[in-house]
Amino acid sequence: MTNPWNESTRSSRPTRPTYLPPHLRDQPTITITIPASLARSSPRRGRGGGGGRVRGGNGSGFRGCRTANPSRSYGRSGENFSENDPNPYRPNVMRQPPFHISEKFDELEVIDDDEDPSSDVNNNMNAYDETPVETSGFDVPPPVTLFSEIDFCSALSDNIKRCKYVKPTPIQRYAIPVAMAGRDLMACAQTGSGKTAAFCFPIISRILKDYHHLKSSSPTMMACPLALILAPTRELSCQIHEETKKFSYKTGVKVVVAYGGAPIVQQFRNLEKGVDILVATPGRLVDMIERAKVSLRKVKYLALDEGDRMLDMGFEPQVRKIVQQMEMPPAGVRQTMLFSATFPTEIQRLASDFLSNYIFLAAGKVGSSTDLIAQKVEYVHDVDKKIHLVNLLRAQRANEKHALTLVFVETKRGADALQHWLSMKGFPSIAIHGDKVQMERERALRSFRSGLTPILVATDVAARGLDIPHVAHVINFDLPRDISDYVHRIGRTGRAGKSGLATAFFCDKNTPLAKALVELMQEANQEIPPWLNQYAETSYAYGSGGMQSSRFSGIKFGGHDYRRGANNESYDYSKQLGDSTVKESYAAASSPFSLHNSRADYPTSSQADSFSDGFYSHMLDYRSVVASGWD
DNA sequence: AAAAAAG
Repeated sequence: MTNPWNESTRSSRPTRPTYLPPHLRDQPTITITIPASLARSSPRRGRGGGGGRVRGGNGSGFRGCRTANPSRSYGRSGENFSENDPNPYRPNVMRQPPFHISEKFDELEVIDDDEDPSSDVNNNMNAYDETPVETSGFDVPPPVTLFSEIDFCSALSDNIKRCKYVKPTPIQRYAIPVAMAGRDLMACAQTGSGKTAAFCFPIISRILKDYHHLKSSSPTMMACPLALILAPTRELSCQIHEETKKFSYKTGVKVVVAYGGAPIVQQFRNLEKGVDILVATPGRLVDMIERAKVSLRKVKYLALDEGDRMLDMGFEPQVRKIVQQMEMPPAGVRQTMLFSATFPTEIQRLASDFLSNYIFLAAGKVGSSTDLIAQKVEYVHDVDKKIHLVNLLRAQRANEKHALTLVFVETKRGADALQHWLSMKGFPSIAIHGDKVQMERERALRSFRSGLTPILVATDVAARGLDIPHVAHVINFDLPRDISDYVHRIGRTGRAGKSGLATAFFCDKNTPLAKALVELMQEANQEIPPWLNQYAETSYAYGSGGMQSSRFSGIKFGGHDYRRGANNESYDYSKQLGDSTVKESYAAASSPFSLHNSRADYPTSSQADSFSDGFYSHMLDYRSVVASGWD
């Protein structure tokens, strides 16, 4: 079989990882980059080799830590931190990155359908098999088991195979049929479980089927995309762009990205060549619309990645402007899809402004924490954090030589300071935050991905969505105020069936977070240090009148359809359907809410009342919990 | 209270 990806690039294969500046990315060349997570380390088709995203566990070493004595160090053998490091980092020595970022099409091939189902790929993805999925809404299309059950066009199917998507993850199994049916969707699924593909495949497929004859992608001065994908950070929009481009390879569907910090002229040039799917961050998009370079009047599909983030305080006005005041067709005319690992109740309520008769999906037991991530919390005084971190990294270096470690801090200044300290102490590290120029941000990410600097010190700019293979350890040097942020941060590890480790440094000022943290860890079957339980109890009183308890303390942080409330005053289900008779039918036996693949320990919809008392409520459609007296 | 997102 001939493989165009293979042939076309063979001669131009570079010898080292190459950065492709934005202005070159949409050239019809062969040097399009694709995320390393989807590239194979060997150009040969095979069952054993390769470093694809669905490939086998790096985590055997860390898995042991989950049951290890928490007071001990991270060494598999439990040795204590060694002061004399045999392999100190010397900045002047040329270092070889351990991870070759081979992002070339010629390393991808179409795999045959006879792929051994018992290969390591599938075994790891089976970690998701028992994931419970909650659906609510009317006439939910049935889920599929295989990609082949969905009527994608052959070019898209080929791309899916090339990307080694062997079998849909739970969120893909449910969300793709919903999206293909043209329904609005709010989807809540664990980090790293394939949300991007879940909205990308249907968008590409439906553009091909319904709109491609319109030739809307022919060159124009005013770009009129058919689909708009919004993301909260520049790097995430880049990543989505790369993925989407890969999925639409050879389909004729054109994908363009627009984000701040990069020359706008180059992005205009890309737009002028035609665009079907526009991936953007809000600020740059508004700018382009105001300059009349982009019009949203033809948008048929709107996807908000990290949907809860896009609608929280910082972003909501901008996003509302884009969706409601810039010629975008109204809800019900366009199709709207929101995806995230977390959906706080208040945000769900806001989001219903953008949705029409939508279906709510929740895949996975908690907001994120797949059991694949081992979570540890250590009590560390503020002043001791730096030395504690160095000790931790030292122990880790002895065992996990090439493990990537992502360290989250609270502030931009703090990120620079800590990165500097780590470099002084002999740990190759780099920092990323919003005060750096875009080039530096992208350079930092690349350097981290490749393993050249295996420690990345980051603010929340890197908390969401970024898919970085080989991140074995996430350290919350400073814990976030918001439990959702914690969920997203630790979700940078343990992706696509792999396991990972998350360590948090807890100090007194994190008391307001304690309760939510304990509940989250309990749900993920993690060992809770007794002292943390003490803090959790004080944090009840702590936030009793405050924001933390009402908004983030565990019980409301999203994962259930808020429409579920039987007497939900603030949500009129019938109004949304435009049919006053619907409310009766909703109250009647034919409930639009159901639960699939349920396990014994997972609540059914009839147990909705108990949600208000426990952690399961963060899995609730907010339409149900409002009525439970939480306000 | 901080971070992100336009320049």
